[in-house]
Amino acid sequence: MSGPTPRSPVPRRPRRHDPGRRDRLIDAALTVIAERGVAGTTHREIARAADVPLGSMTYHFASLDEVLAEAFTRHADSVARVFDERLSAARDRDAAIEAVITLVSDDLLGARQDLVLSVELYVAAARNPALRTVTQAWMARSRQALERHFDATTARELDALIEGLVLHSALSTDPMTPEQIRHAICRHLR
Amino acid sequence: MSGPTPRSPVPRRPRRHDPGRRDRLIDAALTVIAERGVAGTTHREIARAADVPLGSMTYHFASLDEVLAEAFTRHADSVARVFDERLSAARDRDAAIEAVITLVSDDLLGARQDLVLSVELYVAAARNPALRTVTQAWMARSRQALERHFDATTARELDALIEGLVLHSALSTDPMTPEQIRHAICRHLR
DNA sequence: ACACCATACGTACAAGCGTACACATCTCAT
DNA sequence: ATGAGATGTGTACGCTTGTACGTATGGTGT
Repeated sequence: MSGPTPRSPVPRRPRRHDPGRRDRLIDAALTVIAERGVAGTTHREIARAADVPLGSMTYHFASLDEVLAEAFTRHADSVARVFDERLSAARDRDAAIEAVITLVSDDLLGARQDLVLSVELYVAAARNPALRTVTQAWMARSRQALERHFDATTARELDALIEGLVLHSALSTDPMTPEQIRHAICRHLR
Repeated sequence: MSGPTPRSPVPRRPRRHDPGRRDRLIDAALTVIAERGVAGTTHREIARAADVPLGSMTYHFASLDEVLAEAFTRHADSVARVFDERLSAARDRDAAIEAVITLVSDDLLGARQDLVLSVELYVAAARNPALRTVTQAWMARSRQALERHFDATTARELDALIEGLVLHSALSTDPMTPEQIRHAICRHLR
């Protein structure tokens, strides 16, 4: 019997009021970037990941570039914050060295998603001026954190070494072990 | 009558027989990747850069992925060859160190295009298995070249350091000077 | 209670994409 | 010289994309 349909036959999207949706969209964007790369990141893909309609994207963001910029800013901030915390907690140079080793071994190499995000940001920044600003602010901040314990030259070299170790490990078939990371860093600072 | 048109009224593309076109297309692809990034690399863009009709792309390559793979293979080969040459010419460890410094300062940081291409390859490889093979072969080859003069551990660390220095310099507002490069490398090998 | 308006939604559209394919033209073994 | 096969060309098609926009809805100040 074609009785009265007590529930709508096609389950219409129920949620209307959704404060903080913009934030969720930025998070969803980061997920999509990590999974599909910047090239595979589209309005539709982000909307799907956040389970919101397509129209919601154009309401909250003026363009796709704006989404990317906000997403990468959030990513850079969160990585930089960990950097700051770990290093400002170190009381002396030796503790700082340990902090750096932990940082690379656990925080950077451990979080596969963050790692991919960083490399994606690097190349996106090469083409997009807005993102280059984000990258440079991030680099400046991490270098500054290192300069709490090391002189400027050492800080810069260490920053580059870390970058190389992380990237190298990320793409290699056999990632470097924590012991190898420790060896490389201690050798440079010795 | 519509008299005999001695020359085609619209200046048709004149060149037909063009051996080696495939090679030129791969070179054009590298140019486009360097200028617009992998994301901005399309059949049409490559064809335009090489000044050939669109149809030529599908004749010479089965897919766009095939073009990318061939292009990156060529790029990796040419960089690796320079690596090999420079290092095999070095007679002792000191000469090898000088070779590495020259390599980074001049060959890698000097050629802005190659540098961008390398980073593009890194992220493309993160997503495309065929390209990951290319990257890994390249890394293995450069590490092997370093192992002519340094032990395995040092070679790997040096490889990572180089990667970091290059990437860091590429994205920074103030690129590292040759003296700074020399300092960083010598410090690690000291 | 009620009107306002920020927010949410669905859909449409032009542009650009990869690819396919029929047809034109050239080279070369015979 | 000539036919066959390799190579080159132009165009069309189906699809996805970013973005725009008219309409619906519900929280909030009054």
